[in-house]
Amino acid sequence: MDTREKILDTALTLFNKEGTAAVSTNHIAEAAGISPGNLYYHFHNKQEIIRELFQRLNIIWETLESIPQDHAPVMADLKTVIEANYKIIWQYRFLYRELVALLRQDTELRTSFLAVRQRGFDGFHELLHMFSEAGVLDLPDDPKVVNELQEICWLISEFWLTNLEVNGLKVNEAEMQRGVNLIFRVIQPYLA
Amino acid sequence: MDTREKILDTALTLFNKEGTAAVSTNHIAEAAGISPGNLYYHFHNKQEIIRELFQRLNIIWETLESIPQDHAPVMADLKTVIEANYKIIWQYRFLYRELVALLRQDTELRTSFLAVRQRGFDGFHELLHMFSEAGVLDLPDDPKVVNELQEICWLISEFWLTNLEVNGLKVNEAEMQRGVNLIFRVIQPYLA
DNA sequence: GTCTATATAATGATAGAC
DNA sequence: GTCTATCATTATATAGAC
Repeated sequence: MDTREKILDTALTLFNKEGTAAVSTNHIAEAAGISPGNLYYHFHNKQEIIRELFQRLNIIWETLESIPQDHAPVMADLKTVIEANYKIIWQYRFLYRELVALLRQDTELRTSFLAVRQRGFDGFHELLHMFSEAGVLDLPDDPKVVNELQEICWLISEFWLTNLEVNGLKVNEAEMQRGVNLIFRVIQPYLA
Repeated sequence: MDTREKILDTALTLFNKEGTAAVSTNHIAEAAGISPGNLYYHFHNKQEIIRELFQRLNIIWETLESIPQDHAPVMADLKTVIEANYKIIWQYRFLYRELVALLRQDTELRTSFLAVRQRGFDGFHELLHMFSEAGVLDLPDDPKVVNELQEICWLISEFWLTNLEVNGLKVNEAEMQRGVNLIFRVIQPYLA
């Protein structure tokens, strides 16, 4: 495998396991089976590795955005979307656990992350309105209320896994399903 | 002021501003206007400072628990409780931003934090049922559904401020109010 | 590209004087 | 209780050989 990719994969695994603060470039190099000098040949510093992992995540989100919908939306689609979201977040969980600190360290990264995130948020907004038009959802007329519901759903999707970890619960399919249920619970009163 | 307290106050300010990883014991000592050696006279290490700050927070939560209710609950009471919650969390925001990492580092701390948190969660459950008995809320019969609603409210209260910080928004009264509104939005469909 | 060796700086932590 | 001085350790980062 490409050494650069091996470093990134190893770093991701270690960051997810122990957090960015506890993992040094030496740790990453050792776990990747290369020398510290070699790591610095491929990356200028730890921050650059983190930035690259964010970039990977951004690409995943952007890929997800562009999947075309070939049928009228049904509730099962929403479930699929939410599950996919949880899985991606779980893959890059260290980023979501440490979001405030990581975004503060790196303005460039912050800008691109928030831009992609905003597009995801807007996409979710569209999805809700597609459900509304398909007669599956009966959304309130007040756009402010719809926006609030959306913010709640977004908050759950972004922090549910962190919440599980705080509780010391093992993150598995069943717990992810509970996270899906929570989001459904939010919109359940507005089902047509 | 008591040096020990001064260290804790200074550490809290710095942790909130820059995160625990970026703040060393030397930084804390310098900002507190004392020598590094003096800091180590009062605390064995940085972890002990963090643990003590958690302990302070636990005491605040426990104090909040024991406030007696002298009248039948109305919605304004819920608002008051939620606002108080946000303010406390904001005061100790570094803990909530870094919860996963901090609880993992320290088993003892983890146990006591989760115990106090669980009591808060149970207290919220009671509060909901008091609203139900007072005829303000019309909760679903299914306890699983009630539990889900509660989990959603809890998630919002614990992560709303972090979410604001991720978005780069200034945390002020107006934004906290929006966080209160979100929780009200969750239970709004169940108002009697 | 990859390694070994090493420079530099920071951090956590202690000893001993006052 | 508080300071200064100091140390061991670790982390980041670079130089130069292969």
